[in-house]
Order: sequence, then structure tokens, then C-alpha cells
Amino acid sequence: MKKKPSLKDIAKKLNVSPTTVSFVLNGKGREKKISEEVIKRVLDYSAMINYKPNQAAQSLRTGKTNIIVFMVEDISNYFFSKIARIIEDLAYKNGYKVLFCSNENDDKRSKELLDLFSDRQADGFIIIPSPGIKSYIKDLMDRNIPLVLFDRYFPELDTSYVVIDNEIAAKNATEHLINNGFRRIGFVTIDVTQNQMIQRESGYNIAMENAGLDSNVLKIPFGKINTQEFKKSLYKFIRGKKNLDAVFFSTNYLTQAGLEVFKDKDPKILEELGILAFDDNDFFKVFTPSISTVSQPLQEIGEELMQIILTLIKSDKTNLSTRKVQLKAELIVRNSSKVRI
Amino acid sequence: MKKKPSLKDIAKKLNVSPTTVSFVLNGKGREKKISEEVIKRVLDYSAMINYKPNQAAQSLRTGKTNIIVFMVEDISNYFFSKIARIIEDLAYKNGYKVLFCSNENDDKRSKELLDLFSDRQADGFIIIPSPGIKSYIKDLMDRNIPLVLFDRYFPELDTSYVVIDNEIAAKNATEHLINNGFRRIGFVTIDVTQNQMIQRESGYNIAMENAGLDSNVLKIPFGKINTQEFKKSLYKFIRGKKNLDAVFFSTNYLTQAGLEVFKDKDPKILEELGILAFDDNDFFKVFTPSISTVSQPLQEIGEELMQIILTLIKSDKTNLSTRKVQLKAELIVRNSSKVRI
DNA sequence: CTGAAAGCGCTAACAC
DNA sequence: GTGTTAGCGCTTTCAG
Repeated sequence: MKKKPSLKDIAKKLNVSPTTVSFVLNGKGREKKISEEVIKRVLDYSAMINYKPNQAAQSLRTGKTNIIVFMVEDISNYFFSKIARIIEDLAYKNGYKVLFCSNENDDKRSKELLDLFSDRQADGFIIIPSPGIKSYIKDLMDRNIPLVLFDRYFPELDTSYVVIDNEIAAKNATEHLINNGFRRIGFVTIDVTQNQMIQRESGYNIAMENAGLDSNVLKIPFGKINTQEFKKSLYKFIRGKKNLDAVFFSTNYLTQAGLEVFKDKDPKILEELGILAFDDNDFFKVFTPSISTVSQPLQEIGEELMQIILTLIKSDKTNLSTRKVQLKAELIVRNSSKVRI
Repeated sequence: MKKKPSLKDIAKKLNVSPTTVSFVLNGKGREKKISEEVIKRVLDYSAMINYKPNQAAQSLRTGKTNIIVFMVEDISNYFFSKIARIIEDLAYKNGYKVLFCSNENDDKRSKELLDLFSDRQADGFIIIPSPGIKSYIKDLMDRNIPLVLFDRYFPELDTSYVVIDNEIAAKNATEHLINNGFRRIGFVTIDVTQNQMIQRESGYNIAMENAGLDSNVLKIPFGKINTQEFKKSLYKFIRGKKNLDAVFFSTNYLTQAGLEVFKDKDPKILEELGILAFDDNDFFKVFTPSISTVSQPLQEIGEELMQIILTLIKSDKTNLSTRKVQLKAELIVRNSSKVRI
């Protein structure tokens, strides 16, 4: 096992100085007026021995790592893993690698993770913030660390972010149900104060109110999804005295959990109940009935995120300007929300 | 923005040498017989200023990065993202971070990615190899880089790996179909020479042969999934002159694509046809009919992978012994494979 | 018990 | 045009 060649080795071999080699390898040959002949020799030789600079040394020297941290609730969730895939492509294309981590929407975990990277271990952060890490995010900002939030953000904080028009999307979706004849529409959401959830609920409430209908909201604690308790309360919510005729789930994992409950407890519900989901999932279109959904523009979100983070990384660290992007979600109408007779 | 404190700063502040600080911070205080009092002062002060060592410097010095590369076909695929989530947890618990990348089962991409990390940029590699990177993997091994393959491996190469008993699992699953009265059973797979696919096909063939039945295999080129061409040929495969009564898909994305075709073209097929999938997916249990499947033990796979890679990383680099693990897959019987009347 | 000092591999100001 | 050199922040040998 031969030792890895270093820049110095190349210099020695070629009888030039390390500086020269460094300049050439960093494409500053012309600029520094190194002779064409030397440039060629250095390039050829480096290619021949398949020279790769030592990243650690480079990082130590330049303070850059070419690593972007991608922090989401759960990398194995459909929505997040799809975005991850898009981010990854763009990152590698731009010479960056992606470290991922799942914070489980938990503040303690988020803090630990951010702590872990809190030095110059990553050039930039793409983050889905858990509810209570505002001060941590602020801290990162104060230290001029490139960072962009997505899916949700802290209105009080001047960060860059990429989100969708949750309120409008939820309102439109609810109106779609109303237009299709549903009246006793329930809204099932997570019991958190995060702004994207608030907005979705608000959109639903506005649409209901505009139509002169009563709102029916069921809030599930984040940790209670997929528990027996959840199943019971969801069933009671639907088939209780309100006897709902449609339900709007505020996330795809709630939808999934909900569909499992219906399937399990009372499959007939699926034929009668209007169902609408927030966030698409591959299986919604093959489910029976196929599930109508508010779909986020994944590709666009990924591209905006990368563009923002790359701009921040490349810009002068001392005056980062923030960029706030709100994209439009799309209502995909399938069978679960069609007019019933 | 105050500058980040370095180890030297601490030393200066406390009037001790950097060495002492380094020893204490690395838990070698006792061992090096540093006085309790100094230890306490160093620890307290470091904690107070929230000192974080510079990773780049540490890496440069020690040659360790505390990074594990996790390379799969596609991080947004259900199976891979679930494993990723498990790996992630174990990695962070052990002080490692995870860099992920998707090779799309493409050799060129795999090579580029491995090249990118080919130096000491990662302490270890967890890899789903694309078909033609055997020589690259061999190269990593020759350089004594900790590495473990999973899902598939190269029998000719003495690498560590974690796989499941594909042949047995496929055989059992096929026998289950046969026992439930299906006779004209088709096998839909990807047209590759990777050993896990070969084994699954072989398991199917063995079961069919044992039962005195004819094999019917449809091979789809990897890139053709979800094309119009695929839909046609799948439909023809099922409803052609063979008029199959059951179908066994060799991966979850094939199953998904297949179900979409049936749903689209001829939903009645779903009521008649026996269906079996390889690799579970959350939606199989809520699909109508619920899909029987060969399920891989995700948690166990993740744990084995991490245990192996950590052992390799920690062991003496000069004599890495390999560990080959074959886990048992589980047949989950649902409605799609039940006895028909 | 603690400190001095070398050096990991690279970059870039400065010298010639 | 090219070379010398001083670190980046840390670990660790060796000296005392």
C-alpha cells in the first residue's frame, strides 16, 4: 500500500515548488503567469498519479469543507427523502457533499445536531427547524453561517426560507371539497405551533367560515400517531355525533395513519368519506379510492434551496442578504374527493 | 462576531500548555497524571466557553474524519431511506456523521462518487454496489479502507457484506403461491446480473421446477420502468397466451409500477391475480387487495452494517478481517396471495 | 506532572 | 515566473 501522494511530492518530482503546483492545480496558472510548459507538466503528472488533495488540510487552511448539512424531521419520510434526492444531485453537481440528519422534530435532538456542526464543519445548512430552536437559528445567523429554512420558518427571524403558500393551498383544497358537495368536513392535524401547520388550519377555517360551515378540528400530539389512542380518537372524530362526510389530513403521514385506521376498522368509510391529503405520496394514486392531495413542487423547492444556500456560501459572509421564497402548491384531484351521489 | 476559541487560547488563558489541554480534553488526564485541579479547571473553562475542537485540524492530524459514506441506488426509495434512518441513528450515537449519495445503480456515477471520497475523507463506506464497480471496490479493499456492502455483493471478492437469503426467501414465497393454488405464476424482475436478483430468480425457478410447473420470467431493463413500453409488455405478460394467475415482483419499485399498470389498464386483474412483492412498502398493507410480501429485516440490517463498519474502522487497518452476514427475510402474507375460489 | 516543538498537507503573501 | 516560508489548529513524542 503506497502512501498517498501529496502536493509536495509532486513538486519534488517535478522540480518545482509546492506553490507552483498549488497554483496550477487551483487553476490559477495563467493568472500567476506560470509557463504553459510547467502547467502542462504539473497537470499531466497529477492526472497520471491520480492526485487528490487532502480535504482536511484544504479545509483547515481555507475554512471551507464543501459540505452542506441537510436536517429534516425524518429522512425516511416520503417528502423529505424526495427533496433529499434533488438536493443531493444539485449539491454534487456544484462540488458539495451532503450530510443528512433527522431531528424527529425534537428540539433537544436539533440542538445536539446543530452543536455537532456548530463550527466550520459545514459550509451551509438546509434546515427544517423543530419548534423551539429559534434561538439556535438566531445564533447561527449571528455567526454569519449560511443557512436556509424550509417547510416552515420563524416569522420573527430574518432568515432565508423556502415554503409553500400553505394557507391558500389549504383554503383552495377545502373549497374544492365544499364545491363537491361535502359539508361536515373535518381537519386532522398535528398539535404543534409551527407556522406551516397553523397556516394550513387557518386556510381550512377560512374556507369553512366563508361557506358558513362549522369547523371540526382534531389535533394529534406528534408522538401519538400510530397509537391505539389515535385510532380511537380519529374514528370517534369521524363517526361521532358530528358524523363527518369528509376529512382533510394536514400531512402525508397523518393521511397514511388515517387510511390504515379506516381500512382496519371500517373499510366502508372509504367509499363514503371525502378524503383530502396534504403532501403527495406515491401510493395515493393507486389507493382505492385514489387520494386527492395538495402536492408540493418538490423539484422547485429543492432547486430554490440549493440556489439560495450556494449564493449565501459564495457571497461575502459579512452581509448576507436573506431570500424568502413562497411557492405555489398544486391541488391534485383524484377520486377520494369527487362528488358523491 | 468573536473568533472561535482554539485549544491554544484555552491554554493561554489558563496558563498551562496546549499539550495539557489536549490531554485533558481527550480524556487522557488521568492516564497522563495531570493533577485533578488542572483537569477540573480545563474542563470547566472549556465547557464555559463552549469550546469545540476544529474538526479539520483534528482530521488532518489524526487522519480520521468521523464520517461514514452511505451509498445506495436512490435515497428516496422506501427501502434505502428506511435503512438510512437506522444507520443515521446508530452513527450519531457512535460519534459519526453520515454522508449519503445515490448512485442510480450506474457505474459511472458510482465511480465518480467513490473517487470523490477516495482519500481519507471518510472513515468507512457502506455501499450498495452498482453492477460494474467490482474493480473499484477491490481497489478500496487493497487500500485497507473499511467498507461493507449490502443488498448485494461480489462473490469473487472477499468483502464484508450484509444480505438476506434471497434464494430461499424467493423459493418460500413462490411455494406459498403454489400451495395456495396458483399454477401459472410469472416472475417480473430487472434485467441485471447482480447476484441478489439472480438469486431471487433462481429461488423462483427452483420452486416452480420442484412443483413441476413452467417458469415464466419477464425481465425489464432498469431504465425502462415506468415507460409505456413496460406497461404494455407487463400487461401482455400477464394476459397474453399464458394467461397467468399470479405474479411475483422482484423489487418494491417493480411492484409499485406494476400495480399502477393494473389499476390503470384493468382493475379487475387485481381481484383475480395472485400478487407477491419483494421488499415491503408502507402502502402494501393498505392497498386493495393488501399485498403479500417478502420483507427484509430493516432494523437488523442497519445494525449489522453499523456494527461491521465500526469494527472495521476501529480495528487495526492492516489486517481487516471480513464479516459476511446473511439474514433471514420474512414472508408477510396478506390478501393478494390468498387462496382463490 | 507539564511543556516545547514538530508536523499533518495545503495556501498565499511575499521575496527574488 | 517561480520559490520560500509561515501558519491553519491539533496531537503526540520527547524532554525535563
